[in-house]
Order: sequence, then C-alpha cells, then structure tokens
Amino acid sequence: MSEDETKTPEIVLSLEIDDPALADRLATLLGNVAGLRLAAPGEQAAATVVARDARTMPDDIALTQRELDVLALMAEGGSNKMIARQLGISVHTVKFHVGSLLDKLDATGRTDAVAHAARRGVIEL
Amino acid sequence: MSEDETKTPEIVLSLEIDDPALADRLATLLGNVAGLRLAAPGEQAAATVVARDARTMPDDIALTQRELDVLALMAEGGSNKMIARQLGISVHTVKFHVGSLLDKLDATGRTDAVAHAARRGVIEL
DNA sequence: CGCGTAACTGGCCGCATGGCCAGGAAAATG
DNA sequence: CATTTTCCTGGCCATGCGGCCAGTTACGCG
Repeated sequence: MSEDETKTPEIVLSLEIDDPALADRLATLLGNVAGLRLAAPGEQAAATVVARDARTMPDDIALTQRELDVLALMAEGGSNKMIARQLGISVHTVKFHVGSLLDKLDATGRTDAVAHAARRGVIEL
Repeated sequence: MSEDETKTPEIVLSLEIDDPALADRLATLLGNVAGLRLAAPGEQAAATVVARDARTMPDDIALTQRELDVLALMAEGGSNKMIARQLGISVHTVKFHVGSLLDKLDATGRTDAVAHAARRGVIEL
C-alpha cells in the first residue's frame, strides 16, 4: 500500500441499489475508476448512489393538483384548519381531499399518508 | 426494429451533491467512464448520486429508547391504541411519550413529528 | 348534449389526539 | 442513601380527525 497519491483524496462511494443487476454493473464500472473507491460495509461514504424505484411507483399514483397541495401542507404538519386557511378553502373541502389522499395512498391516517408519499417519492421531506 | 445495442444500455446517472467541489470532481470522474453517462437536466436517471453533507444532525437529539419505539410505530401510521398494544403498555403511556416526542422534535402534531424525525435522520422512512 | 371527473361545501357522529392534572416504580448516578 | 431519569398509569376535556350522508359548480370528452 504505497501512499504516493497524497493530494488525490479518493472519493468513497456507497451503493444503495435495489436492482441486483444494476448494482453489479455499477459496482464493476465504478470500481475501475481512478480517484473513486467503493465503500466497505459500514464505512462512511462521501456520496451514495441510490436507485430505489422500479417497484412501488406505477407512475405517479394519479394525484390531482389540489391533492398535492394538501399533501404538501400535511407534510409540514398543518392541521385541516391551517391547510384550509392556506388554500383559501373550507375545512370540509380539506377533509374531502385528505380522504381522497388516504384512499389513493392506501394510508390509515394523515401521518401514514405523508410517510407513504415520502417513501414513494411523491413528496420530498 | 433491429436492436444492435441489446447488451450495453448506458447507465444514466444524475447528481444531487450539495458540495460544489465534490460535485465537480464526481462529474469529471464519472463523465469519463465508458458505459456511464450523466443525465441531462430533467432527464430520467437510472440511479442518483447523492451527498448532502452531514448538515442537520447534532448527534441524536437525545431520544430515549422508548420514545424511539413509539416514534417508529408512529411512522408506520399506528394509532395510539395500536402502539399501546404493540408495546404492551397503556394508551396513556403512549400519549405521554408522544407528548415528549412533540416537545423534543419541536413538532405540532404526530405527522409533523414523523416528518421532522425523518428529515434529520432520526428515523428511516 | 349527456356523462364523468375534479373541486368545492355542508352537517352529523364516533373516535383519536394532545394538553393538563395527578401519581408510582425501578434503575442509574451522585 | 438521596436524587435524577426513565418509564409507566390514571382521569378529564377541548379539539382534531376521518367516515358517512348529501348537494352544487365547472370543465373536458365522446
């Protein structure tokens, strides 16, 4: 292990790829790049290569614009009343949209809905 | 439709790097790898390289084990009653822990608490 | 022109939620 | 041993939440 490359801190990359085939190809490709190194298990990495789609995301679960509005405010911890004020609609309407959200996201409550939405990338926390 | 490229689909990577210097180095390195290609802005990527520095995570915000238990079940959309059953404690105790969570996480409700916790990496969605 | 869908509003009701009060038991730490 | 911390439990209560019923308005599509 000769350390002659003191001024080229190798960039350590970790992989979080769901698809085994893709993970394998990426590992092979990235392993041969000078200046890069793949992280050992548990090692702290400078960056992470992620690819966790394919499975739970038909396309976008067909949420309407208004539902997305409500969902975003829910993720901020807003109550129905707050969301209603924010969007200039009635609490009843907010509940209506929340109900649709729970249905479409297959959630049991607003917390579950936000968690599901975040998991499948519908919203960004 | 004759397919000559059946065995080498280029892997498209997108970058989400906070540190400009690191982003630049990675872009340079990865741009020269055969079989890889960096995604054009807005292009669908097969994988994403993420590195959002160690920003928001003081250490762990001092949550007790029990609070972590409750928090995890909250993130799964569990109601107080469900969590109580799961942990073998009373609903009152669950409420007590939820209250502490709301306080420590500076949240206004359980949904907000889960969102905050996920944001600062206390829990994994 | 009907038909479906999205958005919106209302009332009602049972349960959940969260804040408040009070307390007790066990383990760690001094 | 005394104190602190964590965990646990109970009651009370105002409010929030979500399911259910019903209805109106507007837009796009066949």
